Amino acid sequence: MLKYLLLALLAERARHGYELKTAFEELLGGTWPLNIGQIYTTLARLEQDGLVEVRLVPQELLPDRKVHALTETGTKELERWLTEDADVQVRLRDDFYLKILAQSAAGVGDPIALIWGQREAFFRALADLAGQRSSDTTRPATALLLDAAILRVEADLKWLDLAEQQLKPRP
Amino acid sequence: MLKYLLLALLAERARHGYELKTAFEELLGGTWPLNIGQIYTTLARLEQDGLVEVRLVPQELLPDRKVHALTETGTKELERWLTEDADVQVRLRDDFYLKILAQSAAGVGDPIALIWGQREAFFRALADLAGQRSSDTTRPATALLLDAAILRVEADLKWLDLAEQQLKPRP
DNA sequence: GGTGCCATGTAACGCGTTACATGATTAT
DNA sequence: ATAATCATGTAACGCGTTACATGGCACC
Repeated sequence: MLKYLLLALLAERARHGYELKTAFEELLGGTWPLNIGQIYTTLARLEQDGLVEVRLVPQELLPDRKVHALTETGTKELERWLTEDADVQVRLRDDFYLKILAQSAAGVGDPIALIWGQREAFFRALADLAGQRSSDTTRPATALLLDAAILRVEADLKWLDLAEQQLKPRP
Repeated sequence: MLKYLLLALLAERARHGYELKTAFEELLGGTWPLNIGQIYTTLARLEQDGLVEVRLVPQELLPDRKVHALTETGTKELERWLTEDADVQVRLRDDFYLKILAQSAAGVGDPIALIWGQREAFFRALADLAGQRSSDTTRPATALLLDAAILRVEADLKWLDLAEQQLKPRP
């Protein structure tokens, strides 16, 4: 997954690891907190697989930059992935879904408390997302991604209402 | 993640591996396709960590059943997880979000084609989910989970409309 | 003098995925 | 016959997470 995003960023232009990190964060709008280490390990794998080439660019005083660029096979692999149909599987592995489920299975805990905590957290998340979305430094693709995030959180909020209704003990 | 669901199922009652598998699938309503092997490895870890105890139940002809039950620490750990606030992080690591994003970064591929393929797939998924949801063998908690899945797919469909609007070349 | 940014990585771990292996019973 | 179900696992891989390590520069 990450691998393809890196390839896409390298398709834009050749970059070194650290540059990829900033570009990645900007593109993803912070929805994917990423440790820099992973970029280097992923790049190493990509180089090993021949999808990426490295050119050393010496610098004064600072360590050499390793500038990565797509190879021909790398370009093809990216293109293949981009045009291939995405596989649709609805994965609901979020903590709170599973907790509600687990509570009902185990017969332990208070779902209503969980729901309220979650609702609050979602509203905060929504505010954050909206703020970031309206910033004029976010690029269009990122704004679109943030829209997706907002729609999802709204759907999750709707679900919380439903869950509360269903799980509330009735008189 | 899986670990806690297994604990929850074991809180309901003690079970052996294979039984956990069927219970898991029933509870998750098929939204989490799971290889049986992973259950055994996870159980082994849980046993090693002292959250679960194993009792051997000999059978005639068939291999012995290893019936797993929660230990006291296991019960406590489950309870801790269940009452703890779920961490809210909106993760959008679905293939199609990332593909749209990657296409825009790389300047390669046709987003509109991607969107149409995706929309079709989502409608199919929606029909599947609705069918399963209305089956009378699904238990209430599972039905609730399926509702979540449906709301999510609907949100994703909304997003596809938005994305199409945004990405369509304008005259 | 300390914090943060630039720039590079390594190591260990968790955990999901895929594939393979075994062997008996029951249903078609 | 053979496919599915019951019941157990092992092995290898991918890849995300966390933490640790190094070292100079610029800014307050």
